[in-house]
Amino acid sequence: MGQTPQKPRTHANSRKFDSLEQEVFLNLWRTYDRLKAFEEQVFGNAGLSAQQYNTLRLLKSVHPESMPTLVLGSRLISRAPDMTRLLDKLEQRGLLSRERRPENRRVVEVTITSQGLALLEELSAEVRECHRTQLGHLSPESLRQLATLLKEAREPHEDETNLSLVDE
Amino acid sequence: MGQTPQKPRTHANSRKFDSLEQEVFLNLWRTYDRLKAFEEQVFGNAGLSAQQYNTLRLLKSVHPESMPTLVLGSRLISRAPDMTRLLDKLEQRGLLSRERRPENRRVVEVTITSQGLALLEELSAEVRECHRTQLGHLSPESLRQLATLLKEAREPHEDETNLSLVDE
DNA sequence: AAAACACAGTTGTCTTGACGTTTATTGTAG
DNA sequence: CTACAATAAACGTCAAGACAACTGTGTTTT
Repeated sequence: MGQTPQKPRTHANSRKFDSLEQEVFLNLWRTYDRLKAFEEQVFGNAGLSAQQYNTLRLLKSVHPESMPTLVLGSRLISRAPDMTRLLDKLEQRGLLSRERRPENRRVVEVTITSQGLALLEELSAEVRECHRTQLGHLSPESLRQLATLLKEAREPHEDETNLSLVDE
Repeated sequence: MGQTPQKPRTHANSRKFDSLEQEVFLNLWRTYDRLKAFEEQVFGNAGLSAQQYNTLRLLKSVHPESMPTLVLGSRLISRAPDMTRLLDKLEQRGLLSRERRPENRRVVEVTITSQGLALLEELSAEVRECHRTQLGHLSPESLRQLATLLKEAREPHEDETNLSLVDE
């Protein structure tokens, strides 16, 4: 494999990274890891994972309509190969309900319950505060720029069926 | 259980996000998740996790010196509360060696072996290619900007003992 | 209508991550 | 010197994530 001639690596351009792309990815990973910790604390108090919270958030966005399990899974922020068991737990707590569609019994429709909505409502202030703690120190301009760059970064790898984070 | 009337969602201003900060965080999460998939494929072929790879990468950076287990854990990109078992697996494969420091037998010093170095060497082209696939479509200017913004985003939450991603 | 195929979820299993609790070792106070 | 506290690592346990195989349901083919 031919090594594309990189810019001569000056010493200022630290020896820690093999490439600029690697530096960006590791920064992405690190930043995600740091910021995630705040969310985990908020959701942990309510006995939810971030993934569970976002499931509820998504269901709320279509309420009072329902959503098939697979669609739900594909629209989540992070991949979720384990929708069934995630939904099991939320259903056991009465936060959502599942029902097989009569005319096509393969499909399980998921709906958020009033208890689920109430939990989201209960958490909303704390969640907002959490996001402010995470990123409130950046200016709105920086935030918009960051959001834009992040979208551009993943754009070629985005599955076109997922539109949950696309601007309208 | 009466349906509590929700705020009338103006369709024009269809708010998917509760705040700009939330939008940025969800974009960060999503982008990380998408890009991570590429790394996982590369490392999966070699039977490594991303965390294991970065452990080896860090050990290489201090080679031929060694590093205590706790220091190693604190310098990893992502938090690693389970260093012992992670190192167990790498040691079993002969990629690193551990030895208790004689004058303080509580401390376990970890050193990368020649086999570990060889594995990194073997993977290096593939890893570089992986990062290019992830982010190669962005201009160097965008990449630098992104790296800078990511650093700013986590800066207030960075534990000052960890300097592994700080520019020199 | 039976067989073959595609689809939507579900279940099994293994690996990681998270988090608290021990064990071994060293340092320090009485 | 013994008792006590600290430190570094290891271990137990349980919940999540990753993958693969399986079940039940609907559609298409012949």
